[in-house]
Amino acid sequence: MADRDITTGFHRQIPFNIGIPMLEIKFVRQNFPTVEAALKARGAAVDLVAFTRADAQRVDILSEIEQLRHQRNVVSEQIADIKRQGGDAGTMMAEMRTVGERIKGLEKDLAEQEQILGGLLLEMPNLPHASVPPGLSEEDNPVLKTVGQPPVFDFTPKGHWDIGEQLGILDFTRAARIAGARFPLYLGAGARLERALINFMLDTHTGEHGYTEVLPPFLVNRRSMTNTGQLPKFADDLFKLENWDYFLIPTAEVPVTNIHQDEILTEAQLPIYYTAYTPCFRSEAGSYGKDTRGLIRQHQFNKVELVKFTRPESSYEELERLLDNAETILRRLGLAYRVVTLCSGDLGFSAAKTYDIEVWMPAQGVYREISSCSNFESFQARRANIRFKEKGRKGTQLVHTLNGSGLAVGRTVAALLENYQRADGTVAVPEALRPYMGGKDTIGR
RNA sequence: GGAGAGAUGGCCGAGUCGGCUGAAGGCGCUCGCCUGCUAAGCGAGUGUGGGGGGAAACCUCCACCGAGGGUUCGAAUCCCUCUCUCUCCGCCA
Repeated sequence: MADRDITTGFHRQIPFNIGIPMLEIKFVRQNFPTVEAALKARGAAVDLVAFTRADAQRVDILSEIEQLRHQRNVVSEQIADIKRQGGDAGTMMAEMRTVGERIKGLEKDLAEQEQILGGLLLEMPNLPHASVPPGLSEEDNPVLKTVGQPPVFDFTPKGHWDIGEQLGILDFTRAARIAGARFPLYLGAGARLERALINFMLDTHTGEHGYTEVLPPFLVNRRSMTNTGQLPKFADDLFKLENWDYFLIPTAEVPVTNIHQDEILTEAQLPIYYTAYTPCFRSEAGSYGKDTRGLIRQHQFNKVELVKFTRPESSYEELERLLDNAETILRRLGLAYRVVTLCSGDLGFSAAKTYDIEVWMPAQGVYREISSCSNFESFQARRANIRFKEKGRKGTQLVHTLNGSGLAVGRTVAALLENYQRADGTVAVPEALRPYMGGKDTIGR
């Protein structure tokens, strides 16, 4: 396979520079009060004093370096002239030698300040959009709308884990033997159902919603994880390969958003819509004892993701549309759901605004998250360096990135099993899915 | 795994013994001209980031020729390390 350094046991450490997030520095410097207030609203502790100090020092050092470099450039030119005419430039060369050393020293100082700044900036969460409701936790997320009627049963509805195991289409015991807790094993009609849903979702998004299907790598490097915001702060939530600087993707958002890393798009290309099916891998660190049964919280699950790259002015409009694209799947499957707006305190690190779609789960009698649709505005684009150029306008602008699950497939299976269960233990297949299930209208024994 | 070749601007492609090369030339693109349409033709312009000046057009400085480091007064050009790409052989889904 790949190169391997036996001495360190280290496979291909992929070097990368996240670069000096200049835009980020400028943005924070210029919007200091806003940033300060927004971070407080989020409950994020960021050392803005250290930021200001490092920023000021950086600017000082940089201007001195540039001055010296200019001097060196000019004098070097003169030396060239003198030498061409056969003269002696010994003194000038000696002089420039010390200038060169001084520059080298300053460059070291500069790198130090930039390291400090970079570290702080990478740990700074996105600022919530003005429309985000204030709040501290999940409890404070307002319900935006409720769609569909939860089904009424004339028997006590069972949990999807019981239904699935009784039908022989889910087997958590064997999955645990193969891998461990929180891994799924689908069998027969269960495996078929999972695949049917993936195809149904992809077909709907590509055929009706204008998305381009992509199938990205399931392992990504550190830079990609950093760009979308999983790193550096949330390394504990990720699975990382031993001896390789690769991570298993926790969502297709990571590889798909990074498709255009370091690119300058043209305005004509925007908006770009991608949809991707991928498995997702999450360590679920710190969730011991939560959702231990069933498909709700797994180390590995499938998801169909929606990702958009848009112009800044239209990103919120696009968010509404993306949300509707995800909702469409639930409506077609005839599942009851509601949409909540995440409050400032519950917002993810990279998001400026997020809607969660929650599907009705009869066994527990609660709505459970099945999709999360977010606008990241320019946050990820800044880190990933994704810009676009507008005709007749100088320079470049950052795109806005958005994404949402459309939907989490494992949770959709769970919802279908519970919502369409019958007293005899069989499960009805919703109309929309039948073509993908070989015409089957029932999952039975 | 073995052997070799390469990485330059939106693309193709040149860079001499290290010195006005941010980078020839071509293509593309933009604006203007011309032609009763189209094609062709002519002229000008056309990288990114950052700093300074200016109302603006624009001017000016610094950096960037895969990445990082080194040599030097001076590096796209020399040296080292890494990454990636391509070709051939082997192996493999």
